[in-house]
Amino acid sequence: MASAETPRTATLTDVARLAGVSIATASKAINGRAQVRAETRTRVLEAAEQLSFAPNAVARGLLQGRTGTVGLLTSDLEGRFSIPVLMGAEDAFGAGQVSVFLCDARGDAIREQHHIRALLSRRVEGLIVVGSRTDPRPPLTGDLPVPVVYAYAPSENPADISITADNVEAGGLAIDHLLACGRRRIAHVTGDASYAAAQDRSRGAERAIKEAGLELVGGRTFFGSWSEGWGRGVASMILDQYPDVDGFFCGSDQIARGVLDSLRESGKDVPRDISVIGFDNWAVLTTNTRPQLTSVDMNLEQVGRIAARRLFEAIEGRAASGIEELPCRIVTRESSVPVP
Amino acid sequence: MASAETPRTATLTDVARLAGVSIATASKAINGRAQVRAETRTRVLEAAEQLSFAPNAVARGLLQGRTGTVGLLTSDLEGRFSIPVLMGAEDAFGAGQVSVFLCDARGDAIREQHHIRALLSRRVEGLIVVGSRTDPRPPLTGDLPVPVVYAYAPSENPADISITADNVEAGGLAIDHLLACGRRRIAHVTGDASYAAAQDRSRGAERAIKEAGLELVGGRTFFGSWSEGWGRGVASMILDQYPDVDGFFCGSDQIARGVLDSLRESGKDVPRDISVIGFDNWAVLTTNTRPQLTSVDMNLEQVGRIAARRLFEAIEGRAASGIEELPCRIVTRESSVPVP
DNA sequence: AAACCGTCCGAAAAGGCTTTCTGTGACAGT
DNA sequence: ACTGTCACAGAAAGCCTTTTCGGACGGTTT
Repeated sequence: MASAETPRTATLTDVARLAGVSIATASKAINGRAQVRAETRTRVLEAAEQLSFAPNAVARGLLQGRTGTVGLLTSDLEGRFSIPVLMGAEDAFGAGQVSVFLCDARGDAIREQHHIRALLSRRVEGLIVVGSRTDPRPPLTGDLPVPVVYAYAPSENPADISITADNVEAGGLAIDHLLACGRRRIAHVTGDASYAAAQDRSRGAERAIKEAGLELVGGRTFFGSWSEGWGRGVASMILDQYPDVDGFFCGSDQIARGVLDSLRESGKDVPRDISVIGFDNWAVLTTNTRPQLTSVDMNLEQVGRIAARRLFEAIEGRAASGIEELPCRIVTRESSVPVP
Repeated sequence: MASAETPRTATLTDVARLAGVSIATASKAINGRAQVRAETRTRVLEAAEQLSFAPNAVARGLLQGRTGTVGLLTSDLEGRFSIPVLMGAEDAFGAGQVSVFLCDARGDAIREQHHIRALLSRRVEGLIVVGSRTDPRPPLTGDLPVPVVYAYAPSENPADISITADNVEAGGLAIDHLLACGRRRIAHVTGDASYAAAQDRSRGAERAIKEAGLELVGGRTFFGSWSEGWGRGVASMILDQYPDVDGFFCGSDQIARGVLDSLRESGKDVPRDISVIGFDNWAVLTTNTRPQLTSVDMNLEQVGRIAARRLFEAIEGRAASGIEELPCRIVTRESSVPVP
């Protein structure tokens, strides 16, 4: 404890003194400004190295009015959708000189307000708001002095910048994939009808099947809950009522897992008799089912990265507003391999 | 675009001018200092409100030398272990006036170094390093000017502050639970033997079973991989070789799910014939198995919260170093209900 | 009337850095 | 010898806030 006096972090003044120059020169030397003789520059850099000098970003931020920080506001950290988005954003920022303040509002508007106030007082240069559902959310209140980008959950205000996954198109992709596998009697089983994600995917599926001159088994989408149990139950019911079903498009991997279990127990062979495709491409589910599960991936990291990029552009004044819907992709596994 | 001139965020000077006082008085009024007349104070506060003034935390930080920020360094954001820890920490900080910089090093030491440098230049007051495995990790290099707390993955240096879950004790808890369910022929099936978590839990399990005057089925722990497939395979093997097995302690919920599937297919009744307990208490797995899965919960959010608290203490100079192992708890579900 | 007190307010410094502007000395050109 | 140019270094202002210290002012006490 009683070691030397506090090793206070070195300041530019210390470096300048050690190098025998003024702080102005030291600053210029360190930041690669032109008006410094090479010999002087190396002397300064050596001094900085010796003192393990790290420029005080706080002071610099104060001076330049640019802090190089942004706020990442999530409503549920545990949500498996917000994490990849957050990763993508962190990734995009991490490369540059931007640091990210993480705030979890826990789905509470008061808390969110509190965090925003704190972030603004820290002079973040922008905000990314990450939601956990694709349902549009109310925009942040009060006109903020910094740009805001909404990721995954778009803003209700179409004038805001929002980045999300194209669930309608994804529904079509899934159906097209099953059609490509030679399936004609396809059922669509999904989760809670109150979710925009469920509605959008259903809409896309309906459109795609109609374009193929077919219709969904049962003539409709089976809405239920996002659980394995629902998948099991509805699958056995459908198998019972429509024995000629040969394809399942499931609104989530959890549902798909339930469907797969049910099919196995009914003696159906996937993918020989029936093809199954899930949604979310959640590794713990897709790679542990028998057979492994084909699934739609929403490219959420990409959503995060694009959101970060759009935020940059907005900070620099090149703002393009509106909802941007990014394409999803299908990750093919055994559950939908075409069997001759 | 061509709206009014930039609505530059108001500064204290603006507030003071609007209220007709000096900036010193304005500052005192806003911060609740004593030497301001009540009438003056309200005048200032009204001005601040009108301009929606938010004190510049950057300037304040520069002046006071305390930024009110900490760095949260994680090695894998997607890891399901680091997220809850991170949540707990964010939670503990969020309550106060501390903001959190999130950095993901992607398991790369160079990147980690880069982030640390950036964080230090932003003058964070402390760091929490969150790992994704319980194996001790090399401590951060270079003696940092701020305190560091390691969460989940402890530091190799016992002089550092580390918070993690007590996996040895947890192994004992799991065995004790199965014993309490009346089981005597218990098998321990776990993941990769190179993981400290696997070794620790195994050690605790061996000790507990020995204290009960029994031994594990097969006389040893079955190490393998953290997958359902391994669980399925090893379970059927054990059932074959040791038909009297009546309890499974699984090193992860994934393994447990495989074990459960295998037992069902072998016609065994869980929990009547055999009790099963998993590890991690991962909702997607525990609540979707048939029957639902009893599991050990590592209280990771608590780990995060304690880590945050310890960091605070260290920042304030009250540092208690060493590895702190927090207790786990058992969450009982149907898979281990004692059946008379 | 002088000394004193309490209350309230403002001037100014400080914190670390960047940037602009000014200054200095060396050198070439006239 | 004088002016102009160039390369380099330093002084100082400014960013926004907090805090200390002193000043102004009205009123009370000796």
